[in-house]
Amino acid sequence: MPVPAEPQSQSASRLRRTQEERSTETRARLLDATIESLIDVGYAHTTTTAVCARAGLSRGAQVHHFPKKQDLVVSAVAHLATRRADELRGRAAELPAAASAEHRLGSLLSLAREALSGPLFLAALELWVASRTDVELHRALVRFERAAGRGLVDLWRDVAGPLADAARFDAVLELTMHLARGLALQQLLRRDDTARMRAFELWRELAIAALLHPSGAVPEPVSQPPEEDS
Amino acid sequence: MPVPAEPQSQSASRLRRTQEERSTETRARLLDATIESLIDVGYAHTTTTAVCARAGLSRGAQVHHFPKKQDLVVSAVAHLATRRADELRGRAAELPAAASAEHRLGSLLSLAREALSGPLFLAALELWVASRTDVELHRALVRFERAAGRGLVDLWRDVAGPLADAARFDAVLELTMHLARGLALQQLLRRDDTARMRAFELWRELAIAALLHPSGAVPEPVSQPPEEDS
DNA sequence: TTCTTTACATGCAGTCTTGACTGTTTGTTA
DNA sequence: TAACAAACAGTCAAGACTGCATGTAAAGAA
Repeated sequence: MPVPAEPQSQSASRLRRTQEERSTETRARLLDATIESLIDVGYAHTTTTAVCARAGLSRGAQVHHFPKKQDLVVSAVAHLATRRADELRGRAAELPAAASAEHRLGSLLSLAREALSGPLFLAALELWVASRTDVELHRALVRFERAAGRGLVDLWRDVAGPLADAARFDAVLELTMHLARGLALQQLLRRDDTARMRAFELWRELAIAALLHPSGAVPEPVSQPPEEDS
Repeated sequence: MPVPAEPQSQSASRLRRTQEERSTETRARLLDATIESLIDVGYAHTTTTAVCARAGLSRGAQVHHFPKKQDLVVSAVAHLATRRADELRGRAAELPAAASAEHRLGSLLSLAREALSGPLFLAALELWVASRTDVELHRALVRFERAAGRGLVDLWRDVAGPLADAARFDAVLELTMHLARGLALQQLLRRDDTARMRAFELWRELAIAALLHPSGAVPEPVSQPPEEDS
């Protein structure tokens, strides 16, 4: 039998890890490398070979855990959702206990904006665009993005506390998220942030005014006849 | 004399086209096919072979006019900018002469939103994302996108007429464009437009209020101390 | 220990895409 | 009509990426 030596009981067994430990760590390294690759070179240039090299593993390890490239990418979607949620929670925890309602709302708005910027947004953007021509990836993204959206709303309501009872609170938050995505998208072409930050400051003014002084100028809360299709 | 028929003045032969005519038509077909391909299958799956097939031409024709794939794509950027501008001007021309300032502003806001939606936006989005890892493409995009942005602002001011004198007019327009991009981006994951349209209706209310009744609640026009980095 | 399973490594074949090369048709000029 | 240039067509080789198949080490069970 070609079984030369049994190294069953490793004397200097500091390297000894359980299978599950090895497995989870390898998977995490592969998924992190995948996201990193998405950020660095984009979805199109994210090859399994390059991901393995980035993770410091062989292609065999990748094939073992994620037989098809799809498996790797779809799993990376879930991983990415987790990391984005973690980052968001971390930032939310750092929020200072602001004094005025205005200030607190402003911080919350900025929080929503930050949650949709940064490298992790770029990774998600790559996946969104790629999912346009990949139904399986699209399915995975919709599933996790929906959960992430709900998480963001819940977290926001949590931090907002009684402020969340303001009329049109949800609607303003939704607008803020859409706006944040648009701002982040513009980042692709213009790295300079100053103009965008100024624009967002204006939005903070308008949004806070709309939330705290709803008697401003708009009588109807939400519904109205959509007389024009546009 | 050995000059039988001077093709200089083409009498009836419609098949007989000058070199320039053939050339420009072929180039246009290739560029249109490229954009169509960007919309249909995305940048990653846009191969020169597929573009040729789509245009009903051979690979030789493509190679002749655009030796490298980069040449084809970069030229498509300019072509796309032209087509987007044309579409925008067309829609602007259809705008009815609205009675009230509110209504007119609302139409203009919707116009800005529409200008950043639709298939041509998808093509541009594919290029933006791709340009993240392609400096030459990025350069071309920045050049044309800047021109397109200015064109959009000018057109909007044109249509707006005296309304353009309102305080924060430009800032609100800029916010609207950012928001429109964010809305269009969300389209990738959720096809259903109703929620987004409702959100945009709210924005129209807020924006019109901010433009026509600037005494709402915000004292400062633009500048203010950026006490928080966010 | 012995056996089995899981984790990982390496090499290879098939497919796809690009860029280059050669050949043919159409238009222009002399 | 002849000569030339531009437009267009078809083929091919090199490189890259994926998926698979085979081989080895580590961990757990009997």
